[in-house]
Amino acid sequence: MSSKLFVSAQEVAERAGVSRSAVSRTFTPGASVSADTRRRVLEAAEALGYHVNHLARGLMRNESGIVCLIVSDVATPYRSALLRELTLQLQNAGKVAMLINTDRSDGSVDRALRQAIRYRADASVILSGLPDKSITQLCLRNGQRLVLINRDDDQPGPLKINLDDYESGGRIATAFVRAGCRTLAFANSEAGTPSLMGRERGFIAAAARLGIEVIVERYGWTGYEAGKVLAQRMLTRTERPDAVFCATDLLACGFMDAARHQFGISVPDQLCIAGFDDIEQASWSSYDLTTFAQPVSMIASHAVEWLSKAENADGEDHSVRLTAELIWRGSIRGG
Amino acid sequence: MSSKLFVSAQEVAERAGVSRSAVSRTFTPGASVSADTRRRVLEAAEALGYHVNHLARGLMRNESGIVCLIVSDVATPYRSALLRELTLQLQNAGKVAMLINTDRSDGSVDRALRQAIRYRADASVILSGLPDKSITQLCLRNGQRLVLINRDDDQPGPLKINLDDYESGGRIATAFVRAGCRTLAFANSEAGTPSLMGRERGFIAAAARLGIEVIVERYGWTGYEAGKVLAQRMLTRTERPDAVFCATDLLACGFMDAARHQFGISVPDQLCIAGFDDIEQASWSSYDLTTFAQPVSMIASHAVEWLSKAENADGEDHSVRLTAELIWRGSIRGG
DNA sequence: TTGTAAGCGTTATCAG
DNA sequence: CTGATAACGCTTACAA
Repeated sequence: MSSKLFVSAQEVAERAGVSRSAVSRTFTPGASVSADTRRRVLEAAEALGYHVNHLARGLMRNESGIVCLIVSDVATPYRSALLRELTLQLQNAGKVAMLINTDRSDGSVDRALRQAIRYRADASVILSGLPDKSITQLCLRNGQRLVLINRDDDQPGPLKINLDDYESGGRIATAFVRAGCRTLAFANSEAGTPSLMGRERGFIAAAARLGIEVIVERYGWTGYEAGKVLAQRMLTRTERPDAVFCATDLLACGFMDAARHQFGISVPDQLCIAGFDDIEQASWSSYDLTTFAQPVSMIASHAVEWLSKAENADGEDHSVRLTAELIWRGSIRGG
Repeated sequence: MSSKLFVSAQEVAERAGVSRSAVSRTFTPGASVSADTRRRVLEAAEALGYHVNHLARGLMRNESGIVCLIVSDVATPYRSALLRELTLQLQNAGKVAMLINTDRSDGSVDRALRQAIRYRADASVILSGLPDKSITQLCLRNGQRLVLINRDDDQPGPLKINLDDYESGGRIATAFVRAGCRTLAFANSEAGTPSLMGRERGFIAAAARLGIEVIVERYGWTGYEAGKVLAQRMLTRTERPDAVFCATDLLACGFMDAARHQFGISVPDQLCIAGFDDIEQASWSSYDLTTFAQPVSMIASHAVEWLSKAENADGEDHSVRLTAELIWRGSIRGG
């Protein structure tokens, strides 16, 4: 491995018979180099297999081109879809994504942000958890941009991208009632994140306005298995719900499977179900789930665009609110 | 953003009343610093919010700590599961993952590797596509390690991790026959990757040994929708198969959904189905799919362990062959 | 347009 | 154990 190290601008310069600055300029967009030197440099670089060292460049420019994505549950359909969109759009913007997985162990978001600082990331995008205030301040103070996706936080400085979770909850409640449902339920996990709780509160509030009290149950981690358990709990009640809004599609899939296969309930005839996220499986014909689509592509583009802006007026509050689109499928009667 | 830049070792040194080398040593595991200086340095660092600049460190040490993960179809269940495992294990090994998405546009694996070189990544792990020979050589020549997962390649140098796809195909063929199936089919995509083709060939060969000719169909991209189309094609044949091995679980889910919902076929009574990957959905009760589990965790640990080794004997051929575990579920009769 | 030289924040070497 | 000093590979005034 020691053998031959990476090719440096120096070597390229020598082979091309120019100064090292000429080489540097050749690879700096918008620098002044004569067509002739440029050609010779590129030739030499190609021959030698030279590639600009972004570590060194970042050191000088004080801008690494790195953006940290801080994520947990990467293997989850919604998260991986967002991740896909973010990496793609970052790359198109000439940046590169550093992925930090915060699964297991607590306080790991803080650790992740420390890592981001060490690599002098230009920015960090937080998809999971919430960092400590002090470390957030540290990032901002060092000129690192911060984007929070679907995490509620009152600190000024970071860009906050959120959905209209509360309103969505309301829309689905009215949809249920319009479909003739009378006993509404909300199935949630115990995660208690602002997005999940927003959906819950919006749903309950809208139902209340229609004079209906909602059965609420919360259990475990926000996944398929929890959905099954929630179904077992809710469908064995004496007053069985005829409509359930699950806080996420994964919960909804689990709920629906349990309802059908363990209770022999027919969806949507006996039970209407809705979810949130519009993960790929929601469109699979076994589920055909009515759900809210998170505008992943818009989320990503808002984030990337903001990160690419030259200046961000300090102290201002940056916050974007996007609306989730209701996707009508067959899990609610009479759609 | 210009305001106050990042804190440097210099500033920490001044505040602690020591030399900058002392600071450096404090943050270098296994360097000799007195307990007293160490304490003073750490105090100053904490107060100032100092974090070692890994860009600069990488420059000096000629070792960035960065490992590039080159992936397409990140949002796919199997890929995201592998990604999750890789990032987690890399982090445990003190490395950090740089994610490069090679969706859309061809030759993008080469571009990704160039990016890896620019950031002086210590290694690249390739999960999708196959790089050009010349660029592979460039990486290796520069001391960058390379890991190829499930891609067949004869170039010496990279670590190659593969599964026993061919044998798995054989195992499932015998399982089908043992379950009483007589008309076997193989549903594949048009991707034509070595893994997919290996499963196909192994399945066909084993069936041939049992005196059975396999119906083979290939269509589209390796996903759910292709599975549906394949089902439409195969289940409208005059001689309808009573067992189908799908090259991946996504294909299998699509196939099964089409079989049940469009053709009213009962699985496994009228049709046995098997898949490959053991994605999470395979265990969902709507599918309950018999499949082969990719040992993602072992794949990741092999990769990370090899990357962490100090020396790799040059020129030797490094290749690991893992076996996929057959997970028996309800989509094959009499399991 | 070009080259020279200074400096980015580290770590490694080498006296003390 | 500690502190100077020299790299590392690059960019960027500044001068030519």
